Amino acid sequence: MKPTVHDIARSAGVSLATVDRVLNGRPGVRHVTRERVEKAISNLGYVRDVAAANLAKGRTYSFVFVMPSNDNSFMIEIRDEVHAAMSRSGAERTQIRVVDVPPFDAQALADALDRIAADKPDGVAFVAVEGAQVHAAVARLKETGIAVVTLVSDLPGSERDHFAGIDNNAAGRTAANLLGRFTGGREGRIAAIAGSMLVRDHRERLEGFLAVMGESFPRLSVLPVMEARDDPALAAEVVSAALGHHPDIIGLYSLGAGNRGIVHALREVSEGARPVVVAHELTRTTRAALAEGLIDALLNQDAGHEVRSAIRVLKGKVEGLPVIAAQERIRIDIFLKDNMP
Amino acid sequence: MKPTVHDIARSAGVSLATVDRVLNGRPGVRHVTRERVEKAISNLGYVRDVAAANLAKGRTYSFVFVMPSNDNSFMIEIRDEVHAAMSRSGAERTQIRVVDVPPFDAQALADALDRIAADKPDGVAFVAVEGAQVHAAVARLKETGIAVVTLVSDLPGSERDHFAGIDNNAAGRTAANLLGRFTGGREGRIAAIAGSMLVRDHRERLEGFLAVMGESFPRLSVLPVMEARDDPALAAEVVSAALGHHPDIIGLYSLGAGNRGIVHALREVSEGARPVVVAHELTRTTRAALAEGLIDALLNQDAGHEVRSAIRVLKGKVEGLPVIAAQERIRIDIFLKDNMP
DNA sequence: TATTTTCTGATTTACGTACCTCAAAAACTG
DNA sequence: CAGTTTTTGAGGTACGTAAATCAGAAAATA
Repeated sequence: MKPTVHDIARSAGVSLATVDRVLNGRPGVRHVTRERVEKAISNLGYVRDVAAANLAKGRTYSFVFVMPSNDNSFMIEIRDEVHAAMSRSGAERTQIRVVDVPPFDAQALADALDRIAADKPDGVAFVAVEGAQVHAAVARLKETGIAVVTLVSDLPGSERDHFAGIDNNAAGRTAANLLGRFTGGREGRIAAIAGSMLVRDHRERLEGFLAVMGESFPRLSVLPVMEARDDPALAAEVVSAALGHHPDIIGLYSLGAGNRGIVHALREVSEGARPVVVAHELTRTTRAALAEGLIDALLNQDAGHEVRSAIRVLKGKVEGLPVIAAQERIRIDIFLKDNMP
Repeated sequence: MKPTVHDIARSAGVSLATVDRVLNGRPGVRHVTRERVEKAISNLGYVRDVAAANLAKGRTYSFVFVMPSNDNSFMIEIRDEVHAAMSRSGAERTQIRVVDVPPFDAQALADALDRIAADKPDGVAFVAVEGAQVHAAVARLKETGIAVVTLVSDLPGSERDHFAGIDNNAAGRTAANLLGRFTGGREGRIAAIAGSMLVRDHRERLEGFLAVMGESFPRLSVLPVMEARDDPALAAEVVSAALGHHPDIIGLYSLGAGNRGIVHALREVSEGARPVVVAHELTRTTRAALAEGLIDALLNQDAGHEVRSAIRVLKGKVEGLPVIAAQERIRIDIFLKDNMP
């Protein structure tokens, strides 16, 4: 039978109240007594019944998710997952609020964070945009005792507690590896298209990509990165122009969003002349393109995992628990048309 | 505030006892009253507090995991995950027992299942071996009212409730796709090495592999599959022999275990002459080989996910809940050296 | 020694649900 | 209509923990 607090009290020869004081770090227990209780705990292998504890506490955690009002599929998916979490919030004793901010706008983000800090929620998750203002706002949040997690795009060097997202440098390296191998020994040019070099995740992907391209595939030369602000229409235009200009493009890495436009542009190219394409995020568009053969490989980060991980970490931080790195690592999924979920 | 049973009772104008009778399907409620209560439940959006319910029930689920006494890394990992689940079992109100059976032995497996049935656990998970005896044993388990889940290797056509594992046909297809593309337009032979064609998962992988090879890569000819019973020593021998015999082998698909031996054999080959290699399962050996470049891509099924999914499904079955397919789908992970976790 | 301070014990209530009993009311039966 | 059966109500206990109160014991201080 699983030991309970009563068993510990009996085993340590103290009262229930004292056990409670030790377990919950309340004051008023002599050092020797505390040790006696702790020994009983480890002897009996007691573990707190979290369900019962939460039931007794009745406390709910209030979290705020700050989301850029982007309309690309991936951000929509993230929002959906946050909303799914909100609907589960009753069962998990969390209360989640979503705050919208304009995308790629450091000042607006910092302002939003400051406004949120005034409400004193237990935790905040946000998609980082780089900027000194944001760093400062994060510092203020932490000062107020609020747990802070970055989501999808990180803000290294800031005082955030955790980053819930993938290793974007590794993603770029993986993309390069796939593209290099899929082009099968041929020589030619590689085009890379990003949303914006102002966003850290895109920059890191490109860095990783270029590194592996340089190291392992000298036969391929990468054109200067194109930026299309994750806008499908702009992306279509840019890609079409590039393909028209350089008939020797044999590979394309789409490291941002706006794949709808890119797919559109690729469809115009005759089948034999189509480059090998690696893109990010499994969405309706990219899934169809993968099945059709317009995209050759997809790198994906699981939005659901990221959101749930962020919530788990926030909760843990509020309770003063350490982050279990292995559990919170978000994987880079690779999808070919054969292993699409 | 989250509604409770009290709120429902008040809203429906009935007593707590009646609400309880409706919620737990107990008899003795008139049809009209039952409907009134159900309406109140949906009106208020009541959801049972599972934690509190479990606390009150105090029931624990008893599950048995039947594992082949294989010593390959993947099976060891599965066992480790089962043990990890056992150590968590207190918190999750499950009691898990592990039963060992000799590998690849349908009769022994069937006997073990029959012995287990006598104990009347709530659920059983096992790694299937094909055979009429096993089908019959599963039927007997189900007759006794025991939930049954197959793990890693399935037993289609049997009365098992669920399969916790990957789509092995898709895995084979994915391997073929990778191998085809990584060999980059060259012509040559492809070797495939399996554990045993008696195990369904290996057979399905091979089927998928051959299908895509035939469809998409006619320039590659696949040699007859070699079987090495997941034994490293035997695998090393077989692979060495094949490579010696056919200098035009440019690709190798290791679809079973025993990769330690295969890696050993590959190391003997001069770097330029090494085939492209796709293997299964991320273990210490394969991870090192991937980093070193001896293996080019790894397909992986997450042992932890599989075990946890099996337990979740067993629990659900005992409680009469449906399986949420999307949640229980085990993904085929692809790892290149750049996205290893 | 007297007094204060610090520690500890005993006990209680609450969380939301399950499950039980007993009595009373309502609905049927003939 | 009386008698029987079915349905409902009222109330309690339990699960394991949190959190509080208050009294009493022990230790430290004056």
